[in-house]
Amino acid sequence: MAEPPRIVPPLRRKVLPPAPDRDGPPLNAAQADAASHGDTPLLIVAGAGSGKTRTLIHRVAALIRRGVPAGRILLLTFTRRAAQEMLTRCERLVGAASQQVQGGTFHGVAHRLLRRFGPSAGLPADFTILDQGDAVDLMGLTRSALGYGDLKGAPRSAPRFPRAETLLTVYSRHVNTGRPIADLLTDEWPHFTAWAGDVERCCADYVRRKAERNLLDYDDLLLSWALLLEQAPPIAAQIRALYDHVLVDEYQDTNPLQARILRALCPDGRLTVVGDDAQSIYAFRGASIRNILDFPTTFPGTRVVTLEQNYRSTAPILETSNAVISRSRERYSKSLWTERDGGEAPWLVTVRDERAQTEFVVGRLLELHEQGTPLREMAVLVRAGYLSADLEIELANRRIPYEKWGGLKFLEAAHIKDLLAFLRVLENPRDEVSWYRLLRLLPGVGDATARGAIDLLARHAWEPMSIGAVGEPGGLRVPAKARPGLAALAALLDGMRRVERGDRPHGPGESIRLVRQLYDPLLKATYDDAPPRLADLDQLETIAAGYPDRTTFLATLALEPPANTQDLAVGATGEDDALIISTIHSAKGKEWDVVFVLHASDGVFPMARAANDEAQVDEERRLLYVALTRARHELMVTYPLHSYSTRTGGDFAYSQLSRFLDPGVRRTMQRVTVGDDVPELLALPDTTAAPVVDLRALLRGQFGAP
DNA sequence: ACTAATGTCCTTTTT
DNA sequence: GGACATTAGT
Repeated sequence: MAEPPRIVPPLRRKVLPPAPDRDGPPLNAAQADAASHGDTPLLIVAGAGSGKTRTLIHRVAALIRRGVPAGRILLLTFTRRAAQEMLTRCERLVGAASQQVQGGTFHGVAHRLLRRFGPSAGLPADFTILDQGDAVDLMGLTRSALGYGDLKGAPRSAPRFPRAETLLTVYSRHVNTGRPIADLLTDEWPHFTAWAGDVERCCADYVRRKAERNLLDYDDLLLSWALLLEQAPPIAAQIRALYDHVLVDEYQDTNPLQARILRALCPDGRLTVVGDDAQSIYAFRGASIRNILDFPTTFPGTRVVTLEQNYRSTAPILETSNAVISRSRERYSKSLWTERDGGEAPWLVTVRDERAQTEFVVGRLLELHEQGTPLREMAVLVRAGYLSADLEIELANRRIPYEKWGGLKFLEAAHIKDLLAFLRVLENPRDEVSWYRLLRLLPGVGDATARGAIDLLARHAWEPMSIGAVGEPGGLRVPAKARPGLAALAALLDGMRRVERGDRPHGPGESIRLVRQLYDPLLKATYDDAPPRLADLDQLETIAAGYPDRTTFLATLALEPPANTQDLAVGATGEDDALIISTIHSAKGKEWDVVFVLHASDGVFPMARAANDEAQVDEERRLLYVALTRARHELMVTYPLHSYSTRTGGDFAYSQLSRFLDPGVRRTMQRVTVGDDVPELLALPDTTAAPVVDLRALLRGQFGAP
């Protein structure tokens, strides 16, 4: 309990232990071909475990050997984890020179470019970045300001206007794919089509608010990059001149907007992309397989290289994976093969319920650990972050260290967001989202007073003291209870701004310490579990102190948030050897000796909401494929017969085995049962075999309807 | 008029 | 458990 705060340094490149394939065997013919390719567009279609990242990095090395300066090579990926992995491995292979290789996520690179070129394109230098949650909050302000909140008089059963989160999803999809709002609604949210005009109105207002308040959301980073390239010729020329070669990993996860950026960035085609259509799992973010399929058309003269040999998994694991993905409707034709013989068939483990699943995983991993597999070489993969909750509790109880990837972030906790709102208002006084958040913290201040205060601020050049002047002519009319809070907030922020204009401004750590004098008492009053939250704030203060200035601190937090703290290992020595628990999305591109895949039931694979749409079901199938192909030697898929449903207040319900594990797939696996009361329930229904009769059709036709 | 408390429905994945 | 709507309370 009384652990010292864990220190997360400002995010730089992480130092990892040497990889097992440090130099590795020589590249195979196709890999070498790709690595040594010249200056024309190159598309590498690479299956799971076929060494695509390794090939990409060898290509970087080859370019450097050919005399391309490392600093003029740009490596791009879609996710932070992939970016870090790539840059780390690059460093390991090419040594110090690669330290200058440029790279990161599309969003991260866009941000760097905007800080540099934004001011000459009319973008104020003190903009702040909205993360997902902030953007939803802002959309919420729009939603109620336009009167879509309380539609009074509407019957309870009447369809409701889309929630703020949905509105933002629609808007984001529009930006990332370029498709009109109305079309998106028709295709994916048909129950909202009647409101197309209103949804567009919300999006327009949201865009206007961002501009007025000096705020950029994630999509704006990409969009601005594209616009600079397309519509600001002098700046575009400068940006293009920065890079000789651009290489993109996980290309199947990029969306049309990102493709647009690449087109404008590499008009001469010195571009390499690597991807695997079978691992495309980001359609929900607008990613499109078309990006890969159309690449040779977009970039005439493209050379296509296919990598089919798998170096990662044993033959049985590959056989199961191939069986799963072969049911896909649409894909690049390629089949993975391996020279690695031997190995056990993957386990399909039937357990009674989630508790039994946890017991099995813990028991098995301890067994393997004793046989010599380090914890770090084992991973537990889940469809969604919350699905590992039960396991995490047990691991904590048993003092087994683990590290969790994906799922809820440290930064998404309310108390962290509250604290950061103070800093953001200091950074960007027009930040309406943060103002609203701060004001609502104060006792006696609700929606109306907060909005009134923001109006007042807008009329007084965003001077904090203007909200302290309550009751005076032109001031704010507020409930008496709210006055002390408003005055205190105004005084604090005003004081801090004065100091900032002086010669010795506060560092980020110091700022947090000052802000907490006001915030800590509020926190203690609102939460009954204050101590762990206060500990989080301690840690945030420590992290902040490691940054040179507030601008860097806030931007880094928005784009590269540190791992969460509360869920980190509780083990005595921690860190060095820890089991990995990860969402499948965050596990992409990684591999482990031993992999557990949990909750292989329908409703999870595929997720219940995706089960009615064929395209979404396909994506869910690819997701399972990605999970299975992470394993090198041992793969265990668990399936709980009962699932615990919190929906109905804690009832148990029977669940079905995932439809993706059909009889053909199951033949490639070995069935394992745990516990004694399971066997008689083992007769899994064969849901894929053709039914003897179609009962539903018979029922439908009982009145002789056509 | 406004805030605070209560009730109801839906609950993914990442930047 | 969180977002949102509704009701109770000042």
